[in-house]
Amino acid sequence: MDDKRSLMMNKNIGDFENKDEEMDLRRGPWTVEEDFKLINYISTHGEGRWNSLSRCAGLKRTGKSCRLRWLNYLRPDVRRGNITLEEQLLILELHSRWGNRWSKIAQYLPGRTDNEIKNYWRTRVQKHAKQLRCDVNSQQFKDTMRYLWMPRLIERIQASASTSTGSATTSSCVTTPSDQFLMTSFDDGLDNNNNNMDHLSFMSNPNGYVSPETSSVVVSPTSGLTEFHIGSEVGKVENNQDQSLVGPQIMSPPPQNYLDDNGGLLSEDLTQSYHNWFENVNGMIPPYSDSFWNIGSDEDFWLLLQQQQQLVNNGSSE
DNA sequence: AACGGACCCAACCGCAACTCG
DNA sequence: TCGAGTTGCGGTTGGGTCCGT
Repeated sequence: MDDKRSLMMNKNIGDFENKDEEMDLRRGPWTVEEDFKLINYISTHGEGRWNSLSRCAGLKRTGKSCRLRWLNYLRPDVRRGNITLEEQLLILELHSRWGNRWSKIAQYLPGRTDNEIKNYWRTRVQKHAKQLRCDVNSQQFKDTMRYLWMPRLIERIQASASTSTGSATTSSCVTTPSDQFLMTSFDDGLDNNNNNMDHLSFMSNPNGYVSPETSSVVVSPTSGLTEFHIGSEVGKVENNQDQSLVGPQIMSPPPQNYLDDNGGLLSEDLTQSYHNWFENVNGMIPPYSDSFWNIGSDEDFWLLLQQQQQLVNNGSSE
């Protein structure tokens, strides 16, 4: 433990930690023995009243620490492991509505803790904002989320669902409680007349420029295209040729050569191209506000940069 | 193999809200 | 109504691990 952290802890005079010295409270990582004590106590006495629980269980921890350990780690229904695509989609949609209200968002992801969701946001999403050299709260980044990464994520969900069912035309990605929430919340934009399409539609912020009544995102498993519906307008792009309907940005099938020769990151020039493209596109995007869309993975991020470079190239050659 | 930077996530903090005597 | 104790939330930190050089 470094000096700074020690200092912070020693000057901790709020709450109940001012008795740390005399009570010899432990801090830092939990031991297996401590975990057992906590689990055993809660299994027989239940949770709650964390300060007395800590004392009665023989733990030299604050009540806060016990509560945190139980809720974020030891609780039997805590889900561990990677955040699924559907969960990512849900997190980003809910964040667009509620902002950093992690506990509220966590309520819709069974087994996921607010801490985990918060960590996901800060490590994954903010990382990509940094790579784009823009603020995570900036309009530019929000629009990137909305028009580029979110549709890509939907495509990936669609693709994985198709793979898992073995059918490209009857697939559905609705398999989890999270998905059910998505569908029940956002299915107002379903196009029930088109049996060849699977649909996911999304609401946006309370200011609402994209609403269930006016918009939807449609992924066709047969064509591989992603369509965006806002009002009566439909944007669809094939081979990146149509840039006239950028209102919702349009995605194309991914190129196969988006990685460099080393399978690594693309060049600084390409990143700059993306910035240039975005400046061009920004003029055509309505001043939508705080809705966030997702990043599927680093691979997706650089894939999108490549795609946008193609858009820029196509646009400049016309 | 060694090193250093980047990343992940458990655990901490302060503060506000809530509960209860 | 008030105040002490408790709980819950969002922001932050830093140790451990991973990965590239």
